[in-house]
Amino acid sequence: MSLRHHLMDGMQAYCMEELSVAIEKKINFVILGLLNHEALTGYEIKKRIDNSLRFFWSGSFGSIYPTLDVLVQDGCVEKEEETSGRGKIIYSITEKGRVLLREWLMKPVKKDELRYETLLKLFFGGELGREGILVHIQNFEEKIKKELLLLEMYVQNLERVQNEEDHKYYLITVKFGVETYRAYLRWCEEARNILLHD
Amino acid sequence: MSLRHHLMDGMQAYCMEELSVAIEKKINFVILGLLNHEALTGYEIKKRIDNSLRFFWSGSFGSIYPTLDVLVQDGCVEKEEETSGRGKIIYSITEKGRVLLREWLMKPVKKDELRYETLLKLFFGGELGREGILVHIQNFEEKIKKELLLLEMYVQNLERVQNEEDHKYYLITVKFGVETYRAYLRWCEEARNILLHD
DNA sequence: CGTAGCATGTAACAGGTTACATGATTCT
DNA sequence: AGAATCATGTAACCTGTTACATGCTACG
Repeated sequence: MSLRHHLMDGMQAYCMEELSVAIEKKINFVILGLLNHEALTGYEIKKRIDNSLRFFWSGSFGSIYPTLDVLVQDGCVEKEEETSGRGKIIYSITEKGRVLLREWLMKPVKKDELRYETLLKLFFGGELGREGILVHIQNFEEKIKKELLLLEMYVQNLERVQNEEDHKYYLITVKFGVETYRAYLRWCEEARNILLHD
Repeated sequence: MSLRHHLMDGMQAYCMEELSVAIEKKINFVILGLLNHEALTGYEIKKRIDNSLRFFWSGSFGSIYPTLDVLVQDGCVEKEEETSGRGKIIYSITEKGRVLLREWLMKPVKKDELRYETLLKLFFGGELGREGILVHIQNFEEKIKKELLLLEMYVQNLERVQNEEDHKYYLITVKFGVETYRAYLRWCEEARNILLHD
């Protein structure tokens, strides 16, 4: 298994232990990364993903809850069941989990992937014709404009509240979104020009 | 099954037939789209994906060959086995396939997805520290610079050879890549500034 | 008092990829 | 002759998502 192999070349402190955490599953590190900042319930993890990571990552309950179980089994995460109230389960990261997270962070990035159905449809646009393609561009533009507003709000918040330790890291990822979305909007204009005139 | 349902609201000409083509599998339409332009072998389809679509899509032999079989069974694609030579199998689109492709092209886009491991690592950068993060940005920058060179070559070729029917559609997708990659490079500078000064 | 949101979980499926096996042909 | 590329295919795996089931709690 590649699990062991990966552990060998980094995790000295724990390299003899068995881990059922599949090292390649990014959802592991998404969870560890979020818990590294603060203790959270599974539900809250989902919300963090949908809010803070939405621009470049996604994740569903169907992967979050089972992964939390595995992480607990491996001692990377601890659970604390609330006795009072609704009995929600609050997860927090352990030292072992932090080591695993750090190991992953140090490794080179394996894959950055963009899968835009919109571009696929545009590429095959000859069969659809100009009008249809313009509609796709329109829809794309509207979606991006909405998202861009959100991102610009995030930037404003981050530039006001600079007390956070991780402030700069959040800021650069949000700025990435802002820059690329602005480029998308410029491209929408350009694409329309190419299709209409020229 | 959602197959039938989807067929109902569009493919009048064939709506009574059974299709094993899973309507949601994008690989179906990637193949149909490519074959709509020219007859190809499975191997050549893979090459087209890796060259022309690489910026916004990917696909492996493990999905291409089985999908071709299904498309043939459903009459969306015809195969012709070369008797002489290596005996390669050349696939071409049928009228039915073209209808299916057009149907899909007309539907609104379901999902445009960006999954950048780089951004995930940057977001959790507090645990790694500035130096490590700068390395990730550096790697990202180098990869993008290489890709951008390729894309700019494509643009030049497309702007010279304007005879192609689908020329404009290819051009706008390539320009999308160029615009966003240039935005990425500007962001790399910005991100470094935020991390170093400020 | 009903409904929106909080909260946890699972089974079935989807939509691929990876790694391997096999062999022909072209290039040097 | 050997390597690179052309060419086809498959079985096992991976990494999720979707859809459902369940129930609590805060709010108007």
